[in-house]
Amino acid sequence: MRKNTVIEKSGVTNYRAAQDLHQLELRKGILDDVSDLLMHEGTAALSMRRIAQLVGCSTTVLYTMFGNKQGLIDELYLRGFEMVRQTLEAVPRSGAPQNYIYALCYAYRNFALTHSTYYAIMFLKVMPEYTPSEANRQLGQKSFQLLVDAVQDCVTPDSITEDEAWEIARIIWATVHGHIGLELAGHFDYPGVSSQQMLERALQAIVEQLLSTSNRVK
Amino acid sequence: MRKNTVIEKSGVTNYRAAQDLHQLELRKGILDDVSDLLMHEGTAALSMRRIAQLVGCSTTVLYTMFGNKQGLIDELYLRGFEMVRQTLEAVPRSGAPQNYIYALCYAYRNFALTHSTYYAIMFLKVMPEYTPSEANRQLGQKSFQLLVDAVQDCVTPDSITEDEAWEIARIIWATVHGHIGLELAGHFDYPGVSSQQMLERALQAIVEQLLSTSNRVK
DNA sequence: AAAGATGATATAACAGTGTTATGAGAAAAA
DNA sequence: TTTTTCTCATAACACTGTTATATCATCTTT
Repeated sequence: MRKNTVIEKSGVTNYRAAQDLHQLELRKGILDDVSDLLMHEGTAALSMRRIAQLVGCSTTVLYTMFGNKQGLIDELYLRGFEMVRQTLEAVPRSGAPQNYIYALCYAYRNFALTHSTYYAIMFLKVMPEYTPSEANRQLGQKSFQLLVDAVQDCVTPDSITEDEAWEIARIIWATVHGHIGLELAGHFDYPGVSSQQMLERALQAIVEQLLSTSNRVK
Repeated sequence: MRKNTVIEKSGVTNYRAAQDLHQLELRKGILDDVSDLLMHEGTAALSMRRIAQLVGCSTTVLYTMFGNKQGLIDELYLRGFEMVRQTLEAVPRSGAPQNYIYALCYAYRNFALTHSTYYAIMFLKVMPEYTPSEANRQLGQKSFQLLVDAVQDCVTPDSITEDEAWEIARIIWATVHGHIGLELAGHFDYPGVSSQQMLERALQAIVEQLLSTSNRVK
């Protein structure tokens, strides 16, 4: 951190600000490189020395920029949730509101399967002693706002509070997450019904039961 | 592995067998120690040197006994599933068959929460480059036979094949697993409905929809 | 029984990890 | 200019999994 100087500065071109901006760009560039490394070579490739070599600097720079490895993984954690958010946002909103929920879930599953290394950082504890901060976890949850909205669109307006919608959304999330987890762990690799089909059955059951208006107590 | 000697032996007290038995006991003792270490200090404590020091031998012994660290983790993996099996077996079979399914699931969740380090080895990738062998995964699946039986007991006899029962059991498993995963990751830590209650809602939906006879197409 | 082969095991090394102390060089302030 | 401050590469420390070496006891063979 750059210490504040006693002498006041009021020029139009703020040198410090420009330098800090450059720092931000640099930080973003480094994270892009790390992200590529993660997606192409997996979590095992994410060593501080390897990253330093990749971006062409010493490990010291990384430690001054990110504190420690956890600080760096934290950024990937947030990036992962941001990617989830964008993934969900890209899902077209068409047809019945329930179908939109299904589409969101399938998009989420697709993200998890194609970016499994990211998913592993976010939900599997691939970095043994990394635990995201409470703040970052809450930030991550926001990625599911679209799902919450979709839940609310499924019922008659204002028939449930946002907290209740969040609760249902979390149940749906947990269902998808569970299927993905067992699928990634190889427990769904057997001849017969595909993982996708099993998820469909589960989701239909959950959504039917929790969101069909006939089943809702007013 | 002990090479077979050319000379035949046919004594009553088989020396080799006794020695191998002793080896097996030793192996079991070591695994008991490792298991304790895992439960009391977590996965991070499971280093070969630490284990060697704990049992009072050199690391070489561990490598000749288990091949490598993966071989040792493999044993813990299997132990974990065996613990799951015993946990499910301890659940009293009373009341409606659906309630028995619920009880199995809650017992499973309870196992995951109380033995979270074991659960992490089995389902989270806490050991980055450890992946259980296909054989061990299939062995692990057997721990859920009781759940499959419970599913079959819920429907009219022989109305579903065992494959179909397995499919439904896996869906239930995935649901519970998903809830546990998000709960362990801290995503269910918020004021309001408890994780247990959310799981109850999800399970009721799943079981109602997939197992109620009225919904089943014959 | 003596000599040789075989097996088990402790020590120490190798290559890797996250992290940090050291020191050198550049930039800023005086 | 001199002095202070800051940046950063090098090298070290304490770990990790794994293995080559060497020692020692045991077993086999002569």
